[in-house]
Amino acid sequence: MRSGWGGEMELPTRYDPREVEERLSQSWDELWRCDPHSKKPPFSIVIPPPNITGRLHHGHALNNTLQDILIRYKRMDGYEACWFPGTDHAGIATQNVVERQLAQEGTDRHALGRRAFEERVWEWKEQYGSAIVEQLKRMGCSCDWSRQRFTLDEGLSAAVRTAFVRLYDEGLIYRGSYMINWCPRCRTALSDIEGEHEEVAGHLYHVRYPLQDGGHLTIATTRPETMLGDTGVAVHPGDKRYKNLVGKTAVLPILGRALPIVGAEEVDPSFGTGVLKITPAHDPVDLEIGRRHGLQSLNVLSPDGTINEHGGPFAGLTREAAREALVERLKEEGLLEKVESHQHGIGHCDRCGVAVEPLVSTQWFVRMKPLARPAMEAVDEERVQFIPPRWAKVYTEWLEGIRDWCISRQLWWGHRIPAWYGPDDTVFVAMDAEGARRQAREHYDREVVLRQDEDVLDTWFSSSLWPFSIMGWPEHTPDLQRFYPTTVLVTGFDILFFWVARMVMMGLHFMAEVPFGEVVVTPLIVDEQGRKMSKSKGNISDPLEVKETHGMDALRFTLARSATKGQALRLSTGELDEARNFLNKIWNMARFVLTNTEDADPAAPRSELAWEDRWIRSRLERTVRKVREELDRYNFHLAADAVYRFTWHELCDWYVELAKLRLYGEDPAARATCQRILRETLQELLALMHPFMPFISEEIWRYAGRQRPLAYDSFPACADDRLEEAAETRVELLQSVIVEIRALRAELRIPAGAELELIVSGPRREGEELVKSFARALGRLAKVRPVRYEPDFKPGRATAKGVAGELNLYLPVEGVVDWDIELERLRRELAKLDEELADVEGRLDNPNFRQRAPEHVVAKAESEADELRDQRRRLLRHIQEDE
RNA sequence: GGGUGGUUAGCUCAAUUGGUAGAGCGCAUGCUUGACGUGCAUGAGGUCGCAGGUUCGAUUCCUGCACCACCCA
Repeated sequence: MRSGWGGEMELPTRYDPREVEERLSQSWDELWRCDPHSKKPPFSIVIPPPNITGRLHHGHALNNTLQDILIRYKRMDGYEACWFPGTDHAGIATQNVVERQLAQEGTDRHALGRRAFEERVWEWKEQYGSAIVEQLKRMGCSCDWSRQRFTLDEGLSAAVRTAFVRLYDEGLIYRGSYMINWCPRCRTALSDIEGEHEEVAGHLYHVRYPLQDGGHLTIATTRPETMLGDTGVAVHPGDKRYKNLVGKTAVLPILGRALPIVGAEEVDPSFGTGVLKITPAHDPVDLEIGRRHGLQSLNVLSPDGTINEHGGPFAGLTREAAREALVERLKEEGLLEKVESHQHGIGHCDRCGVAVEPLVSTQWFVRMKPLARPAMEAVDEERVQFIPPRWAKVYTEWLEGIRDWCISRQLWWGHRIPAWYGPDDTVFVAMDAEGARRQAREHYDREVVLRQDEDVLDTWFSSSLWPFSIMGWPEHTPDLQRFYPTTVLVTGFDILFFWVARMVMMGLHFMAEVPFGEVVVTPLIVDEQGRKMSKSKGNISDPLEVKETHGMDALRFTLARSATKGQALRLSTGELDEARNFLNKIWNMARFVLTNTEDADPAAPRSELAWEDRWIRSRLERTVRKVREELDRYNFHLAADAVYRFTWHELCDWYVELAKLRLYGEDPAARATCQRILRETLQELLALMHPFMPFISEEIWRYAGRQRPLAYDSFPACADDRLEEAAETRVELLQSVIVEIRALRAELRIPAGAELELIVSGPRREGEELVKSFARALGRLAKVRPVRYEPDFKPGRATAKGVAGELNLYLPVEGVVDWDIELERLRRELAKLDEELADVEGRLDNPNFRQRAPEHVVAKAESEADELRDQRRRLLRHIQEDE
């Protein structure tokens, strides 16, 4: 084998991504290992850990495609580019999945016991939990899989315990009784951002509360069942209607509890009747009012959402049944005045969709204010930058109003809270039981039995440590030293609060450094009707289906090309088809280049570069610059588009067509030159497109006989000497001549195959050069031959006339043409020119424009006008000659 | 109620510093052009949501309004 270029392999005429992607992705897993001791500059990304119960959806596909583009780009560009992968244990979601399984087997976790249940979940995780990782690999994600982590790994669990203990010791974690969101289905507390607010059509019940001194008050409520926990009544202190009642006492219907009437600013006199029942245990506003007035807080709900012993006759009923029964009872007693329809917002559990109940409960919290301040400063000072920057505002506003974070969950699957209680409920927080025992011994001065807190931590607590826990923190590892802080985070705005903000806080707190310098916020993928994809709507489309029909490269390219800075990204089959066609185009272009350069001899004598060679090199250079520039700014869509346009509309449409002249010609030296340029251009283009479309580019690379993976090759560098304005101008003129002739032929219905003579007039330099350099090209691409320059050519009537740049084009046509059609075409063109000219001249005639517009703008307008006038003059002459 | 994003060709979407709008699909017409019909060539198609304002000039900046989507309360 000589150069190895081309080899003996035959390429099929159509690109079949399925086999290629399957084969290549399987061989890639080991390739991306990084070295923290490398001399290369570091570039690092941590993956937003997908949830082990998840299956790949388009959101993952988008955000991992973008990460992979960046990682591959930087790796090729000489960085030690490390992409840290892993998954998250998804406390509630995973527990739910396994509990559903148990239910099917007719058992539940309580029957199993905690230890056995945990084992069961681990089994499930081993069996199904890596599905999403496999899918990421099939997508071509070039993560360093040797560094893959899981939030419940030993190492990360140690990180979680360490963080908890430190925050506790610093007074930033506390245990207390506060309002939380309770999911009665998941039977656990949630944080305040885990409820999805939804407008629900409900009712406003007007209920009479008798007064101790006689008479009654009417109170409107949307949740009558919470009455059972009422411990007071409030009115606005300025409300004339009720002012005199403050200090008096109302009586709770049915239960007969005495309810002090208090004044509170929070009451909205215009809502309902202007009287608010106070249920401190089940409403945050009520809790606040209740605390101020020393009202009792009475929780009436059991963990499963049924009414507890405080509910008197309603104890044991579900909250829905209790509402019905209670309303019925009120009706019977004549205390229900009326029921109105009413829209109100209700929180629903993120994970299961059930309406959450606000209630007071003893939980663990993180004190957020002190952590939030530095996190806001980091963004203000641009140590963390959002792309697009508007997200900084959303982030900052959330942090400004931040509330403490409820981190305990009443689940069995997760990081068990490292807190132990003594016989008198004294808390000992330690890394392990032994540590807690030591503390207890000291505290009690004797040996006591400790019990560990039953609860686990919010999964997001472990996720907030991800950027450094994944690198081995709290150990001082080489990875941390080298790769922290990470360069950029790519994620969706839906987890800005859940995850991004918390990572910044924890990163600053534990590492004294932001976890990432930039946050690329991706749009949300919506369906073809523009609706958010959700499980309940059932409108989720599957990237793996797309993989089957169009291939992963096509999906990746489509996503990259659509990743603009809006909030939504609509994925349409049309765009996927376009991408698939593009892949096929690339494939065939490569096929053409490879088969036509098989016999290339690197040692063969070569002729000088032709203008088109210089042109394509110059265009490639511009494309390389564009791609680099746009990728550096995270403008993925502009980078992808540049690759597309160059490949299809410059290389394929023009260069390859022009190349055929020399490839099929008689001059071996010219042929060798052309082969060299084709090869070089293809190679460089493959490298340029590789981050976007790793599979097809790598596959062609292999066909080209290259052994070392393209992924390890260099990303195209900028080379000033390749930029040649002169070559670009010349080829552009050639293009416009060809386009004009083709248009003439099409309009005049000259048979495509008919060869015509072309006479060119106009400026001598351009005219002669065109004929000298491109006569053969014109013959091939415009079917004109011979071509001659004749400055004083006087066309006869039977001549098609066209204009390209400063040149006049004449095609003598005998007989076949209907000259009325031609005349009409010329007139249409004239009218178009007149319009454009009127526009420019209008501007130029305005003295204000000449005075105030910048010089270069005026100059540009003037030269435009000149050119238009020139074209118009020539066109007019053509028309006159025809008439 | 507060905020963010969107409204551009029949459809899906572009256009960084205000200079007069582009692509793909679709449509129409013609092509066995020695890589590709998932292709090639040619063409038609836009009051840049509405109303004001700033400017010599506004799709681009400002104000208001309408409609759609999302976030927060």
